[in-house]
Amino acid sequence: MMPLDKIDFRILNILQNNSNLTTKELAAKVNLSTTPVFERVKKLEKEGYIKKYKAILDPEKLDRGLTVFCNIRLKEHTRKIGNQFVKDILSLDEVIECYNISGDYDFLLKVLVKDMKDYQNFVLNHLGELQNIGSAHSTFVMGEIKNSYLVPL
Amino acid sequence: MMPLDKIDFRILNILQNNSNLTTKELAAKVNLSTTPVFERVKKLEKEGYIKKYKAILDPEKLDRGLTVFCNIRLKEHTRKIGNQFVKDILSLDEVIECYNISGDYDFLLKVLVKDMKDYQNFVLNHLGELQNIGSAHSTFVMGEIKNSYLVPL
DNA sequence: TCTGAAAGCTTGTCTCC
DNA sequence: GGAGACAAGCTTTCAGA
Repeated sequence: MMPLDKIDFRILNILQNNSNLTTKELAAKVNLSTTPVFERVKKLEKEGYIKKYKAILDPEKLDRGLTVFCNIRLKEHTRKIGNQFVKDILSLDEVIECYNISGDYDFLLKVLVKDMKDYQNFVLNHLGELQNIGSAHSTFVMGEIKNSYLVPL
Repeated sequence: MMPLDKIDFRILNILQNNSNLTTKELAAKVNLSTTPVFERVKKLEKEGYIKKYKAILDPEKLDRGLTVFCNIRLKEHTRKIGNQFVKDILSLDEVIECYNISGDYDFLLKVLVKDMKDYQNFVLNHLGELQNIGSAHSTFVMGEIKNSYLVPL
């Protein structure tokens, strides 16, 4: 696996901003012909630098206007209980991100819901149903300043 | 702007998982021919349900193995100071997300760096340079459980 | 590794259902 | 609304340098 060169980084940066370019357009941007660009992109996909191509949707238009960060502390820290929690979280679609974190809490969840009422329902009926949750602390997003999804290159 | 039907939602859900399907493949998945699918996708783009198409990169492979959530409290809450902070944050590439939040802090940043040393550098030389930061509290991500980027539909 | 050409698909449009 | 057919243009491969 060869290290990436400058052109590979430029390609990655262009594609993480807009993956809907044709190979031809991409080639024009990096001043090469289509063949090498096509092959570089395939290489970047194959070697795992590019994981996926996705459409980015607008949550507000799709009735998911409220984002909440929810800190969770488990009652106990056995492997079994941790694994069960992870499994439960993976099945909750409202939880779009989940991290195991340092500090006072064990997990940080990013939750996408319609509104406060929907969040209350999520906490009572979904999160509340999970075993071994010691405590939870919610932080509400009032405004999104930036959400680039861009890996700095 | 007509409300979306079941097929529109299915298309959105397929595309937010994988946007690299051809219209033909997408059409097969929703049991229609290419024409209506092509037109539905164009409509979803035009009306803003689909904001962008992106390549999702692997941060670990690109020397951004450490994710940190950084809570920031400003010294003062005037509009001028808030606007300046927002402007500063937008120019920092390491900050891939930034939210205005409820609670003890004013902003929550998601920061992508190489390692602890790199984060120290970020805090001292980038964040530390900004005016009017009252206090900051960092939470380190030890493990990523889930990062779906999927709007629940 | 690159350029350029060529086959086979796909996109995007048009007409009919 | 949706199906099928078509031209233009794109993807992908393969010589050649």
